[in-house]
Amino acid sequence: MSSSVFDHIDKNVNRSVTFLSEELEVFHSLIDIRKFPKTFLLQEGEVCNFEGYINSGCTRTYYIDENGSEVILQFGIEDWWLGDVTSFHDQKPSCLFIETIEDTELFMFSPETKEELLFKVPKFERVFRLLIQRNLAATQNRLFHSISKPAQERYQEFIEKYPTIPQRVPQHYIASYLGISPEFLSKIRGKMAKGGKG
Amino acid sequence: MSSSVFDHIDKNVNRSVTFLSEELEVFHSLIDIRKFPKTFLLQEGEVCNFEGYINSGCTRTYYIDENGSEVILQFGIEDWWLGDVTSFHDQKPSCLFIETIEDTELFMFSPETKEELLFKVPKFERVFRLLIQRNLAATQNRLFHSISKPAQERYQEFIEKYPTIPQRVPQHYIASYLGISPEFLSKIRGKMAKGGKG
DNA sequence: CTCATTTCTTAATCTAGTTCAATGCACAGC
DNA sequence: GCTGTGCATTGAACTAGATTAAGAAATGAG
Repeated sequence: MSSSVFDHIDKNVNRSVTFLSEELEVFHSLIDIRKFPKTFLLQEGEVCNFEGYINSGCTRTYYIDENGSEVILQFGIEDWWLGDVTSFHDQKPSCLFIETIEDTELFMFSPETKEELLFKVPKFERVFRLLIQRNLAATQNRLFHSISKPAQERYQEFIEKYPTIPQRVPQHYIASYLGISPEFLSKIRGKMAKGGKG
Repeated sequence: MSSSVFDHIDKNVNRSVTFLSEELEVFHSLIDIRKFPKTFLLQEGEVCNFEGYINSGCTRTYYIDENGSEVILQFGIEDWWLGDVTSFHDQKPSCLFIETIEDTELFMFSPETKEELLFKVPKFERVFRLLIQRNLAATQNRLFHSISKPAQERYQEFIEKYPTIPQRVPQHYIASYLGISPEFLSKIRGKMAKGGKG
């Protein structure tokens, strides 16, 4: 069992389904490894032609609302999956931007290589279904919280859940993710720092 | 091609994948048709042991937050799918309530019958994946809007998108769905009625 | 080092939305 | 026919959070 570039992604997919080593070999053979500097991986209007696993780096996914301001949908860090599921599968133009915030290494699938993978190793159907399912559960959760909880609680939950992200992205990105103004987030932080977290 | 109770659900699943009539027969044979009066289909703490297609009727799915107030996650009407995907698949206790608001007829699958369906007609993998995908897209959309749009716009979009629901459920359910207080929704409606919709 | 750009903070003013309380309304039970 | 109960409306007082504008602090390029 020597270590390989695929160790992390193997562990990731093995969480839900157990694969034979020859199945993993097919998997590896179809992966397109690519490194990106700070750049756009997807822009509004383009069709998303990849689903990718973040092996290292950091990304943000956002869209621009009718007032022209950015709304951040999600961050991506190591061991997360990335892409616009809908655009990818329906091959329709996306309304999202996906941008790398750091140098980022991705393990990418195109619609074709994904199809090939599912054909050759149908067990991956389950992996991808579970990915979407977890994504759905997380999104629902965030929706409930954004409807029913005040900004300070949402911020506290955010830093508990993703403790590494605040050190890696500008604070106003987090404000956007939480759906509040950067000024207000700053106030919340000030209050928390003074009040000993309360 | 005589008409059957399954006409609507057949059309629903045929949207994304085309099935042979013998495949649909397997599908039909595994469906559990059940009628419910006003009742709970799922309560917090229970494991969700069904995924169901609403053939007729109306439901609401909600959870109760730490202040003890209900937050409505979604409504269900004819031709929609229902269930707690996460609880169903992981067989873990749900934190949701699912309640019928009207007499409701469901076409239900248990984990076992769903498994059997997927085994006998693997094409249904795709159907269910697309269902989750659409659910995810809708939830994401709602999240963006709830973050970036004022309540009045959200309400207007709601009645455009689901014109039949306001006639079927009490108004304060809609307020809860939109994440606002019932009083404020009432004010919005008052304003819209006066201002000729603006 | 210096200048420019972006990020963060602080404070004043303003607004969308909440909470509380009172009132009206409809429909069910008897 | 009343009478209770849940639902919608309305208004007054309040608050979370937005907006604007300014200054401080950090980052980065030449």
